[in-house]
Amino acid sequence: MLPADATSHSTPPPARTGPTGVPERPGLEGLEPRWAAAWDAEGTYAFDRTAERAAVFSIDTPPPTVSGSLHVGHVFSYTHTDAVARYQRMRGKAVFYPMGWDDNGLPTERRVQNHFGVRCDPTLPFDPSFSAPEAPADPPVAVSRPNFVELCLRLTEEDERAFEHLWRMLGLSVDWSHTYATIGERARRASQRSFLRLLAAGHVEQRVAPTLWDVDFRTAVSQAELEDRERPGAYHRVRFPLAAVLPAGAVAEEDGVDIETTRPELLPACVALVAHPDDDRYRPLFGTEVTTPLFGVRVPVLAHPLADPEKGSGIAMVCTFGDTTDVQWWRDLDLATRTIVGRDGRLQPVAWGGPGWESVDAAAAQATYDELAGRTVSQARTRIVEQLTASGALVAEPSPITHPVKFYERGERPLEIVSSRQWFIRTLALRERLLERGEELVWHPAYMAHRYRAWVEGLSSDWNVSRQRFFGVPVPVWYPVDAEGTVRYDQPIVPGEAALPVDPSTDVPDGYAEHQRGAPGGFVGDPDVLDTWATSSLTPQIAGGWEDDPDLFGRVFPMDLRPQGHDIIRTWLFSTVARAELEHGTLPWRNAAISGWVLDPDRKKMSKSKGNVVTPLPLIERHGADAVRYWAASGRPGTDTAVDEGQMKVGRRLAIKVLNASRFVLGRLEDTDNGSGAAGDADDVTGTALAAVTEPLDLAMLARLRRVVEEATAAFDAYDYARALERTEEFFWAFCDDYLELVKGRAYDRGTGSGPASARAALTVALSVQLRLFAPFLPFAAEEVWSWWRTGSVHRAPWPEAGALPDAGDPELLAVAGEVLGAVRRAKTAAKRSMRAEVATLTVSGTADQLAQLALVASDLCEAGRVAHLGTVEQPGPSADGLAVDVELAPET
RNA sequence: GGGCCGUUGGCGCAGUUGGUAGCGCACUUGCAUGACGCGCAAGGGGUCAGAGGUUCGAGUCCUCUACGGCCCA
Repeated sequence: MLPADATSHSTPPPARTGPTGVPERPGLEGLEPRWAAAWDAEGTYAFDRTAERAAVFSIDTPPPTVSGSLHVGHVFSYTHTDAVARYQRMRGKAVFYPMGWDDNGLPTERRVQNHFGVRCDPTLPFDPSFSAPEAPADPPVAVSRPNFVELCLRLTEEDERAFEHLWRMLGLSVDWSHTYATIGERARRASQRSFLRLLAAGHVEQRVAPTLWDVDFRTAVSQAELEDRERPGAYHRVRFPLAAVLPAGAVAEEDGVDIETTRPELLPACVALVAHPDDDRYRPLFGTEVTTPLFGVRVPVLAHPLADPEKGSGIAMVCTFGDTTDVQWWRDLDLATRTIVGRDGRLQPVAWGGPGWESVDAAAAQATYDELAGRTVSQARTRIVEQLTASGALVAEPSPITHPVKFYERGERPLEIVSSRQWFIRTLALRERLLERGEELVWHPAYMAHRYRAWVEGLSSDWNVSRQRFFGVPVPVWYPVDAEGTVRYDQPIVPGEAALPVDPSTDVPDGYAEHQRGAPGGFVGDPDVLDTWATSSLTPQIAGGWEDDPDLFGRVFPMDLRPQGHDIIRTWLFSTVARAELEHGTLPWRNAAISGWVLDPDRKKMSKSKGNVVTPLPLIERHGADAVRYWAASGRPGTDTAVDEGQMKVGRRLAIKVLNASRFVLGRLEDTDNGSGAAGDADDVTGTALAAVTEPLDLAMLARLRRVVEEATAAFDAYDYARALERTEEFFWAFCDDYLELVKGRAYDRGTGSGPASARAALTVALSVQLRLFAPFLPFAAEEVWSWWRTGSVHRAPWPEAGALPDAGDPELLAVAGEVLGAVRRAKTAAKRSMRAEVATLTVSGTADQLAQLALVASDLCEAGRVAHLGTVEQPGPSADGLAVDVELAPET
């Protein structure tokens, strides 16, 4: 294996000066480091930043999460993008293909904590003399946020080198001078600038609101980061006594109402009961009050259409807050707030009888509650079930169920909903415009648009962008502290844009001094950071140099292409569309190419926990980059694809075949005028080569190739790289198996006749065109062959023009010749003879038209089949089986 | 519960406006040929998930069902 920095830091080889000639035994070994270094040295993939916008093709590359492990899924989707990038470059576009690293966020934070034994305390000031512990400290050392960020940067730098090495070995045609990191200075500046502008424009606001909360990470999370997991639970049937006497007969059994709940521990936080407005069982109770068992709190019985009459007893207990439906009920019905779950996931102390905690028997409530306070939610559930049972309020055995429970996607315990102060980007108000943008975007494949639409239509809350974490972009805001020491959240102090990026935990707002931090009459910094997506939703702006480099930004934005996986349509794609809409009033890009998942060889989803993650570098070492790319490029857009080493072997064979077929073709051209004499001509499909193609077989082959170029071009224009590859490959095998065999006789003839000259010219053109068609998929093999006879890189050569290839030939000739040759081969195989065995007499029966076609290729056919004598029999009409061929082999010698 | 995608030889897949089922792998048999044995040639193998409909004709269009997967509630 190569050292990690073999390509990025070793001395570059001298730039190429000219063709090197055909090697004796071509091979794939060692092509990756050699060509990666050459491309780097020659600036093959450098973005031409003088190009006008119309001549630019810009790509919003997904920044991989660098603290995650290298994953074969990366190789898969990035290869798709690279094929498109290479195609566009050959079409003459200045391709803007940057790379980003997503290092900002929780995964890195956790890794750094464990690796160095530190924990971040954002209240600490920056310590310029801090140095990380040699070995992980235990207990962890508290460090300031800037120091913590420094450690994160140090660790992610290593990860980024590993990724860069992989990308270079894979042959991604990235311009490495346009690399960014989502925690880098440019990203922080862009992220804070956008936040402040949205704040000034009223699209960002701070609210104290029910917040989805992960009790382990102790941070807010957003709707986009939720996932449902099936978990065992139980319905607990609990009886609420009526608080007032109702007319006789209008009441449930024994003057009480039974509810069913999976979260009995939230009973102390109960603020109402709700039933469906049309539910006759409960209609008489609407507007009355019941009393909570154990705690004696009087709560109203109300009607709301979201109450499901089919679920449980049809009447639900509303608590603040058990789930998102509780939040909606609380909001719609203007209910009281009784918070019992703290941010650590434990029940917090409550003073019963005080304001908001009125009870018909406060002392009893307090005694009961004191047994719950301090316990975790699940411990409290166990205890309260005992209490309810003892009191008789639990009127049935709990009935076990399995139900979906909301989790933070990275979390391990169910989410709680707590009330907290958070910053929101107001996305709900944008819904209609975001739906329009989704229609405007060109999706590949088209059906992926549904995912986006479903998500936008289902948005239920604004985007909470504040996170109570450390390794992220700080919320760029301070608050004044008044003379009484109260923090005035309603009067945020913002920095000027020239000061960005800022870190309020160490930077001081204008007009204040550091010693006033936290003091009455002074200020405090907002301790939170922005959601990772709040920064990575700006990747087009960050990569394109928004405000920092207006000239560049004007040439690349809005971008042409966003490639990404379908799993992050609701997060990354959605949020990027939202930010571009708010910031620029446009789409961030015209096209979205959505790639599928990579599944393990048994077609199961890969995940770290299953231990079935395949790492890509060994695959490249085993099969070669072109082979791995071939596998990836065979996966249709949007389609999940299993890791398939068999397919990589096929790709490897294809790459080797390209080398060998090229060696054959170029070997025929040596010492002739059509050979190395053409070197340096970037596009030989013009000029003298084509004029020499006169033989019907050669023209037939080029006519078919012309169609292949048309199809591959159309496929690439539709972002269907897989179809372009398939068409190219299909032609190539027919070219090798039939055309090369048929043309060999003339190709080996070094004479100056028109037949040999036509063969050499056709071979020259066909090789040049096919190498360029393969270049986006097999960049190493294609470049290797190109270097044998050409100056410059195939990756800068013009994409073949179908219109430049002759269409005078009859493509059927190749099929006729192939069909007869096939019959000859069948006869030889059936006789267990060598393909070199001579045919004494070959007799072909067909219509006059067919025989006329045959006559045009007869001499090539006899040469290829070693036919001594060809006879024909004319049939009056066409036969169902095509040509009838009779083969008489010469006797074995 | 709503939606999306898929179901084609043992496995993995293609099949673009409807016109006699293809490719690769694997399998069987053969071939030292002057590009390639990391090769070449030939061969066996499928009632295109099921049912109904439109049509002269359906893998392809429509409806329903089953199974698998994903997204959302």
